[in-house]
Amino acid sequence: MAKVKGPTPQSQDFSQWYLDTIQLAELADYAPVRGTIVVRPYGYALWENIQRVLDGMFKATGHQNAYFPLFIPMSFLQKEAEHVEGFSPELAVVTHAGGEELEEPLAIRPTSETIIGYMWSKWIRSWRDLPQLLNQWNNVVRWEKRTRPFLRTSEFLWQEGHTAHATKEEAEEETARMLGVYLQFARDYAALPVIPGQKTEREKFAGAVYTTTLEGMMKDGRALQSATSHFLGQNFARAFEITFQDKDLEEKYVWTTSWGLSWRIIGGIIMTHGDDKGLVLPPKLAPIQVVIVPIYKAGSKERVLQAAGALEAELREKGLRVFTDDRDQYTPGFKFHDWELRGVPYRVELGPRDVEAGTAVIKSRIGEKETAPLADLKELLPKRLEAFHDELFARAREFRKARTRVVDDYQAFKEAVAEGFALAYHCGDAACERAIQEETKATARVIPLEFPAHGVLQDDEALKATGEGTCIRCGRPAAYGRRVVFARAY
RNA sequence: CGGGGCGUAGCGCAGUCCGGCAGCGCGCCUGCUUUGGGGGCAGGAUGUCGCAGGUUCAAAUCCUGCCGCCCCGACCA
Repeated sequence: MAKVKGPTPQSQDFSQWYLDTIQLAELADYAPVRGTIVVRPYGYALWENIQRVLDGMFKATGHQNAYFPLFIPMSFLQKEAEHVEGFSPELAVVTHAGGEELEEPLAIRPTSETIIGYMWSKWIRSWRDLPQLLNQWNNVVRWEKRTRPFLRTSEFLWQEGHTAHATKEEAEEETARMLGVYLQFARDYAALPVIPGQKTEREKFAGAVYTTTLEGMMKDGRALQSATSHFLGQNFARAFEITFQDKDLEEKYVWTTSWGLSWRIIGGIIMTHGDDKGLVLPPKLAPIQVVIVPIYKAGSKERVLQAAGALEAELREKGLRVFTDDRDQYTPGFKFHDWELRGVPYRVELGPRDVEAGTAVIKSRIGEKETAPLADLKELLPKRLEAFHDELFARAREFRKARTRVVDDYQAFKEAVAEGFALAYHCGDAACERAIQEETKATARVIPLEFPAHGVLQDDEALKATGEGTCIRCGRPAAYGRRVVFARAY
């Protein structure tokens, strides 16, 4: 009897479970520089699938990809007051290059609003040059004090969209539209039931007029910001003199937006769906959707492998991502555990008895085994993967609902944020928000909002409710006209 | 950046108190045998004991300094 190998149980130490799972599933490994990680092939394949889906959605909404440089003159970052205050503490700066000290230090981009603003000020002359609808897939660097793989790393991969518009209305519409794109991605591809809405003043992006966000609940009840879309107003336009001559002959500042989603979403997928056996990957993003495990003895190896090969070809023809695990040095039992750890949604077991009978055993990562005719699998498995996705989403949403409490007194609030989300009225005062954080470790995560025109809807009635009340902590009249989601956050 | 803990084979650890042959489990390699839920037997390889200096006949072990990692806290658009 071999010792059981696998991640630390979630109930014992959720944080350790997360770290173990990433290592054991070979998603990533620690790199030599503090806070940096190597994304290993299996993890990168997951990221590539995320990129592929999102990139298609960006293009479908009229955006084009471009690439702006990694190095940004320090002076650029200082042009927008809130921006510099927000990002200075975590900047990495190049002071020497080519063996000499640089005249002006170069910041390694923490985000690209400034350099894109600078370029736009050169490119934009007329209303005919608008809108600018750009996106870039790149890396950014933020020197965080405390890091965690995927969730907060010194360097991370993401995409950052940047748009410039002639009118405020158009820019605000873009902000909502892209939040809608992220919500669709989260719901329909990552199976993440996230709460769309707006950040409070205290939590918004440094330099934004307002920030919209998607907040998810992890299996330990903590919140994870999964994507953001910012309305930047004319803040960066003024800082970088981005103006255009409008149809009415007036010279005007443009209105800009930015929006981003990082590989942090991988952390969200891990902590939303994973269990004590390891990863559970949503089928639409999983690098491998179906793994075929051939089972054979000396005399049956050839027959079984041939049947496995034929099945793999059939499933590939249906567009499924399939892998046949014919590694000779491992037993079937080992392979079962191995692919469960790696979160593959469906497994097909194919042994001599099955080949003989023209059947196979299929097993869902989150369900029971069943026997099905081999000939049916090419129709059956795509349906099962759809159902798998739906079940992942449904159970995550149920989990979130079960751990979300509507609270009206501070004691209940404290209990709620120890376990999950608290829906509470708040006065909107930043000092009061800070006090709540000091007293409970919870922060205002999101003011739930809907933008029906862009498909941004809540998936829970409790989050749609509007109303007036008094602040959960200080008792002053509540702001926002609705309850705010508070939680401990990553 | 403050408090605590830990650095010994790829991973997890024992050995450190009380100086005296570098060990265990897993993994890895070879062969045989196995294969329907983490197989078995036999043989084998792998060490800058975090780094530097000191004490000593002798240092993983004692002393000094440094570095790194983890946890808690502060910080974290």
